[in-house]
Amino acid sequence: MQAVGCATLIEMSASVPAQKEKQPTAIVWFRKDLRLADNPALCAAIASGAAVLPVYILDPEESLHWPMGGASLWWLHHSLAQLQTSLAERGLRLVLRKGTAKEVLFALANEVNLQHVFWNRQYEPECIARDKQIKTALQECGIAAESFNGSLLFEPWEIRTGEGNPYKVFTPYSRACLAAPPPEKPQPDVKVVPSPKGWPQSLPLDSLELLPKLNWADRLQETWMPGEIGAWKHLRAFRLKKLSGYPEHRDYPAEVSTSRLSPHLHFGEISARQVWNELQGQQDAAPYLRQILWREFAHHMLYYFPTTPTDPFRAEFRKFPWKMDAARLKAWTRGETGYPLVDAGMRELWHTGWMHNRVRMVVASFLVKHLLLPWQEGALWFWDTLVDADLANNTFGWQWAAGCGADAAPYFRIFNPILQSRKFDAAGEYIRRWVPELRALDNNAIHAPWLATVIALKGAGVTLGKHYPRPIVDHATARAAALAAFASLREK
DNA sequence: TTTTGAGTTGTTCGA
DNA sequence: GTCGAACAACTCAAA
Repeated sequence: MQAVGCATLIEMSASVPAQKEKQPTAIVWFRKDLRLADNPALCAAIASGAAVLPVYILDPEESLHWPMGGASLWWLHHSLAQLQTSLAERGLRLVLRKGTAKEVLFALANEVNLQHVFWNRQYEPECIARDKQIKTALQECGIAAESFNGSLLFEPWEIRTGEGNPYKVFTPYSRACLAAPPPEKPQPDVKVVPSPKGWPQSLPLDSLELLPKLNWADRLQETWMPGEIGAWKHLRAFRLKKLSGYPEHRDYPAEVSTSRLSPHLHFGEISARQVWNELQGQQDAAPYLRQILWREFAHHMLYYFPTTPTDPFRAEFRKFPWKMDAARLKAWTRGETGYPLVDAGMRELWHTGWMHNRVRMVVASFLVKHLLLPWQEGALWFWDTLVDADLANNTFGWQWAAGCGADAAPYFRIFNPILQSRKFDAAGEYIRRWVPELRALDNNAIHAPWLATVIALKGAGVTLGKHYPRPIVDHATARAAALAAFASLREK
């Protein structure tokens, strides 16, 4: 690795006498905040009076343990393209670079008269460590480095129990949020930004190679519109059409009744503050805003318990008798478990990079409790395939499903995939959409085709084991085994 | 320090 | 078909 730091910088500066006369410049280091409105780092850069240099760095070391999955990379490509367009409308460019963030920032410091670097914080443990190091290194070189809260309503350390400890239970956490001074109002879109006279070199977006080599992303393209504009379209449509019916409709995966803002929030194309501000005070907004607080809580947990992406929050779960089985895991990932609702969910995920929340719970419960596969395997698959893959949310969700997290599901809460299917997809609409080989089965048979009569199956053109798999586990047997496995934790 | 009430999302069984 | 209880015990948060 090339050594960079003050010595190099000073040396370079000395060899470039013109450096001092160059225009003072402030870098806005874009990360998970790919928007122009309500972007505190950008606002700070403008307020600094220096020329504003927007930079995005594709940093292979940003998350060595959690490199972005294919779906996230696809999203990132399009979100960056959108950001480039929005910046161009304001006479700005987005300088794209590849490399470790520290090296890139110091390289830029040699190309411009760098006075400030501004960014919005991330809360993944690896990012925190990296950013801290960079901040110190920059400051040692006399470059002002400042970070801001761009993605949360409340910083993880702002919400504490009466004792000053982090919360471990959601309900008191959410109460504390609602009792705290309300989040600041979002800042308006920026229209006029002082731009540099000259621009440092930028890599072309395509050269970052974020798009998949094989063209599997058509379905993503049809489903999503990455970027700030798409985010606001979703939010406005949700507010106008879905918000008031949200509590009654949110559990039905065939409907478009949830906000689908998760990937936009993850990439910071819209901020939680903006969502909060837009919906607060609306009729019946509370149940949805509560979901935003779950996101806050997941970040709170990740911040205070940084090993939870890989280790169970409840230590006793280290000895849980998981049964690793590659064939079963593969069946689950491909949506070939023989349980139509589970398979529909897994296929929705594969095709669109997203899965309805209700179904996420069902497939997660199925992986962990019916198949007894380690929750980390499920988390990894989600990480690779979700466009909203987010370390805090993903970790929290899987620990919850596995029962090893804070405030987790009790051990006996084992979703019955057939019952959930009958309850939340009674008309089989969701299943027919994603498991078309079962399309012709009637509304009763479609939830559990192995229980259908021979005649019904024949009439629908379905041969089990040929067109659609038989269930890979029997529900009652698997449930009993899961209860026994959980009981074994208590015995020792 | 001790006590108390509560804790996202469910299922099954028996009356 | 509907309804309530049982399914564990523990930890958390606050009084």
